[in-house]
Amino acid sequence: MASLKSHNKKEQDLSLTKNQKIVLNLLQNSSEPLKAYSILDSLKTEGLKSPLQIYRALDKLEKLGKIHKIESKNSFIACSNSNCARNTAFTICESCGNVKELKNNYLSDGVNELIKKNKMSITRYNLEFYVLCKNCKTN
Amino acid sequence: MASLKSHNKKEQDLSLTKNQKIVLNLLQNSSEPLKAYSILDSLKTEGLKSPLQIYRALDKLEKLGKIHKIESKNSFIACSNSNCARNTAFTICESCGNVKELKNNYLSDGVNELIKKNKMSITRYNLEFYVLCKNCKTN
DNA sequence: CTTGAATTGTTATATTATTACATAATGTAA
DNA sequence: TTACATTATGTAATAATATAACAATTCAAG
Ligand SMILES: [Zn+2]
Ligand SMILES: [Zn+2]
Ligand SMILES: [Zn+2]
Ligand SMILES: [Zn+2]
Repeated sequence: MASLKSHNKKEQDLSLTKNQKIVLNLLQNSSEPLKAYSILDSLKTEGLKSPLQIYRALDKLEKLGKIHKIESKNSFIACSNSNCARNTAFTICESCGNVKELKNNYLSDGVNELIKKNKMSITRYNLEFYVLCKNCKTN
Repeated sequence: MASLKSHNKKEQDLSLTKNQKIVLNLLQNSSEPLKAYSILDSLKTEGLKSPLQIYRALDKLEKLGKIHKIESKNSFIACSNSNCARNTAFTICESCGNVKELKNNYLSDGVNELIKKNKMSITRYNLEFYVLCKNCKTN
């Protein structure tokens, strides 16, 4: 009989543990990046009560590419692409902190060219573009 | 008489305060990014003995564009360009952590194109390219 | 000189993240 | 199945990173 290992997106989600699912779910329903201790606060009711439970889930989810860490904000955001392959690009509003992940397929051609021209042999990249979002522009 | 404000590089350096000069000097002579508390340790002998003295100097130097923070490493590195105008790009070795700042004039054309294509109106950018450095490749 | 902005020194505290160790659940192969 | 390795959990303690608050000082602009 074939292996029971998961192969598609759905099954991969199912293979997440309880804690990982809870954390991922929270991030997917958040409109903004969340900090580890704010996640902890939100999930006290779900039985998660120590920082380590959060950090462990975050680590795993990040390795799976389901979430990304916004380093300059010590915050985490659910991946909004189907697959980033560890290559990420974000816009970050300098005024309100609003973060959006860029569609990597829009970028990849340009980035590849950039890499070629600079003769780099890279394993992955993370691009952070700082902006003034629409809201902050008008105000 | 004209303002006594500093206008060229040299005078700008001279306008740094004692603490700022000490911290900048340490970073400029370091072959790798340094963490705030490691800077503090190194500078105990110079009379800097509280974290705030370090963080304040780092903040100021960063605003002046003389150093940059590598967010994913909570570390600071002296700027190796003459002027980044807050636009930065680095290669970071995934194995040993070695960090190098890219010459931004090599990049800017490509980046500008990238930004145009994605119809972004940005205020600045920070690009992190992860690599395996020469040392780590051969070992 | 006087004013206001920037810098400093110091102590305390907040925020973010990991170590250490014991236990339980899960997957794999003989 | 048993045995073994791998992965995940729970919990407490602690490390590492960064900021708040407040008083005192320096220094240039007017
Ligand atoms: Zn993504
Ligand atoms: Zn905004
Ligand atoms: Zn620079
Ligand atoms: Zn290396």
